[in-house]
Amino acid sequence: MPTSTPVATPDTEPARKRRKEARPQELLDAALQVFVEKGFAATKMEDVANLASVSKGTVYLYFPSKEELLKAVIRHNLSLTIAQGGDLVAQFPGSTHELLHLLAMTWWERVGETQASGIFKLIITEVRNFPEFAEFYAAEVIEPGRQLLKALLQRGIARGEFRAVPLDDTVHALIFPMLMLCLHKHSVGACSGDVATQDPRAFIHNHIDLMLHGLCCQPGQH
Amino acid sequence: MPTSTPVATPDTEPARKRRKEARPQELLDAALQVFVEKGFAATKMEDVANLASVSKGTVYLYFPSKEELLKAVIRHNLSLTIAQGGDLVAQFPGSTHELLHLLAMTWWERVGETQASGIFKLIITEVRNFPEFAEFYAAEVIEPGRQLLKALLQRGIARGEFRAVPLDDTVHALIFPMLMLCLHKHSVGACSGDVATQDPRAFIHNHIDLMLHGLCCQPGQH
Amino acid sequence: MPTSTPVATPDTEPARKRRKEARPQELLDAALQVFVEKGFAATKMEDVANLASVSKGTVYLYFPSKEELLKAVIRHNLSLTIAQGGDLVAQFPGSTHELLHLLAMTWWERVGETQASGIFKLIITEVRNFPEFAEFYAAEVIEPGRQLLKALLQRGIARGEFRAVPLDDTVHALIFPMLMLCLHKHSVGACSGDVATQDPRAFIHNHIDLMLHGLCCQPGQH
Amino acid sequence: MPTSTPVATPDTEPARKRRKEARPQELLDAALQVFVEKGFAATKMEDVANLASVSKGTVYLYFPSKEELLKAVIRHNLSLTIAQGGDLVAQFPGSTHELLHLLAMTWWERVGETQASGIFKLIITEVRNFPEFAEFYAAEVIEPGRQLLKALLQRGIARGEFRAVPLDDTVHALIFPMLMLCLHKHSVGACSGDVATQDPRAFIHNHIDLMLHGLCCQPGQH
DNA sequence: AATGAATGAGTCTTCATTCAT
DNA sequence: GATGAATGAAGACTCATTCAT
Repeated sequence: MPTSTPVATPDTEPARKRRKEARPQELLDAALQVFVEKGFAATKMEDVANLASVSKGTVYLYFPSKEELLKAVIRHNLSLTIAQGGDLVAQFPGSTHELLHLLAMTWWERVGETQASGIFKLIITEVRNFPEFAEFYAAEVIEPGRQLLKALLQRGIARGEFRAVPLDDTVHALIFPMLMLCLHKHSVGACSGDVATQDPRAFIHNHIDLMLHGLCCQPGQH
Repeated sequence: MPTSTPVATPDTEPARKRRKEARPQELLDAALQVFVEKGFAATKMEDVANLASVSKGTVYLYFPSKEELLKAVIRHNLSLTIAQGGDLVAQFPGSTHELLHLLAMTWWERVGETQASGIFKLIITEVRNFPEFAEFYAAEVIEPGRQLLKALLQRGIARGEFRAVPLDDTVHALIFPMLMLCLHKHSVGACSGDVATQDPRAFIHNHIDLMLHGLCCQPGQH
Repeated sequence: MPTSTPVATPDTEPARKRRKEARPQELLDAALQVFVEKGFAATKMEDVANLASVSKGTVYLYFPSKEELLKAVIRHNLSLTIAQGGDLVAQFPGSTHELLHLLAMTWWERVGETQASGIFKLIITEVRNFPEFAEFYAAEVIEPGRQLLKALLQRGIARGEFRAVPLDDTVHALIFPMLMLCLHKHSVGACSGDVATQDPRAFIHNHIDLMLHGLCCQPGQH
Repeated sequence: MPTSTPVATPDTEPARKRRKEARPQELLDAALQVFVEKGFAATKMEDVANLASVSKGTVYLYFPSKEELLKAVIRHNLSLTIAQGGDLVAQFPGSTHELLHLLAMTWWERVGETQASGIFKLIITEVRNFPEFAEFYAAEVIEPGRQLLKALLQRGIARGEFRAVPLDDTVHALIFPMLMLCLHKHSVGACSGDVATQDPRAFIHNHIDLMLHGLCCQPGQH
């Protein structure tokens, strides 16, 4: 039923088989949701199993332990993110101004608005208990992301669009508010009526705009 | 008060007594540290007890449960934060430009550089398991902080120093990178060699500077 | 039977069929090996299945449970042992001296040197969890074996070859070292470099020799 | 109540404390019994706890895992055995003949007739699952025991009491029947009415006697 | 007030067994 | 008959909490 088979075979492939192939994905999705909602420690394997509509034991057919399940969840969702990151940039024709807006908005759509946004909370919460992750995350996510934005800033500076700002710090100043939006969404934002912002897309647009033009009135500043 | 003062004070009251009065504070400090380091679930009451150099049972003389201990830790540290918030502003004579820099730097010194910076990680991580806090935190910390910065922005706009930017979103764009700095410090930053920034004060200065002047080359500026 | 014979035999019956008939035997062999190696509890049905190159489910087509599999393994291997026991004795022409040596060596070749030697460890280990076997084993193995050796001793005494030693205890003194050799082989001997003896056949020869002539220097002997 | 305190203090030492000191021993005794009875795998920590009249968790206050509990049980009971082994020999004045009888009987009294006799079954059963034990057991028990008996045989040979038999094999021929007696006692012997021997001490006496004098009629053998 | 031995509820994890294919 | 995905009962182990001292 999932992928429609061409024509001839009227769905003869065993349902069991199709299930087996879909299971890891189903389990990872369920796990992401429960992990993000409750945190690693408070997540019971049975919770994940139930959400994926399988029994406790079945989870262990695909992931050897709760820890490995978490790792898989993070790896799975991060790999996507990274891949998507590189896609967009590189051959953008227009102004760096436009590129920055586009990049931010795309990131928000593909990460911030999906369940993947919960990963950051997980990372914040669990890195210290999974030291191997610190390394992994630093190498696979932080560093590539940083390089991406540095390249973008350098492009702007080279083209005379941007001031010669300190690269690393500016990269963080750019990305941090967007990460906080994700964190807020899965913590305070999920509980109290408090919303960090009425309209995240508008927030991001404004953030990028501020980063580009600043608060000060243009003429005769300072 | 902890280290015994030389002679003057008629320090006849038994060390035990002084100890007893200091206990709750000592326990809260120890708990903050362990909670921040390991997360709520991974924190053993014994860890806290050991760090405070008391026995497991003693913790229960002061806090009825692990949950209450966490609540006390958060409440205790939040009160500090709140108190510190209001102090500085209101009657600042100089430019809003200067005020913003001063405010940011002061906050960093009093929060970011102290153990209190760990409280944000705790909140992010645990609000969903202690929903009562969401409300409390929103009302006691987020809202006052937001008002403070909004007032500051309005001051700048009124004085013709700032553009008429959207207030709420700009407030968040201002504060979020600084919160992320705190979170980073207690998560990724505590594990991998990765540092968000070489020099947090410089980062903050740069961040505020960016918020004020933006990335774009503005003819005649600077 | 497993490897297909060339041409002659009208081997039209499907390989499947031949397989099917060999299965129980193959499974019992695999099970004996794994049970002896790991013990009953540590043996996974999957291990047995894998060793017999079938799937987990297949084992259950032949044996209804792990317990029944163990019972079958013991029963199967015991029957062999018993049958082999009676064969040799009865009409031996020579001296009881020679007969004892011959009997011991034959037993070692047919039991000690084969997989059957592992059955003793299984019995020792598991009888208390399968009490029904105690009876079975006592009646079918211990008692016949005991009778055999008692008859042998009586033959020796009657012929004036042996002293009038206590029959039962001597029977045990004769057989116990050989059983220990089997047990050792499948326990300590299988792990550490420790070997009970460099040369089991020489050990047995020496053991029988000791049983016949003793340690003491007997003037005029040998 | 256990050790009577001298005079003055009328049992003021806290019962709790005394308990703590007695616990490991109590637990080891309980564990030995249950392990021997059911085997390692079939033993539940709760069984051990119940037999020692404590809760599940208490066992873990003293032994970090079931495996370590087994190791401790074996180590504890073996150390005694070894120590006792060395005690007896060395300065025996009489004939090697007498010494051998005495040694065998003492061993039987101190090991064979106590719960410690169950250890051998445990070892046989579990060495392959605890490879580290093979080494330990070989070094701490097998080797010292072997040396002890070799020394005894050499003494007999040197004094002209014994024939020049092969040492290693003879050592095993001496000890194996006694080990089998222990194994039998805790396996078949504990289930069926079957007894290896009516009177173990008589069996051992006979065994040693056979080892010394053999089956053959003294004069004009072969 | 302080201690730390003891408890036992709660989870992860394993694996014998089942059954749809 | 054969398969192997799925199940869920069972047991090791942890740790918040209690309470006798």
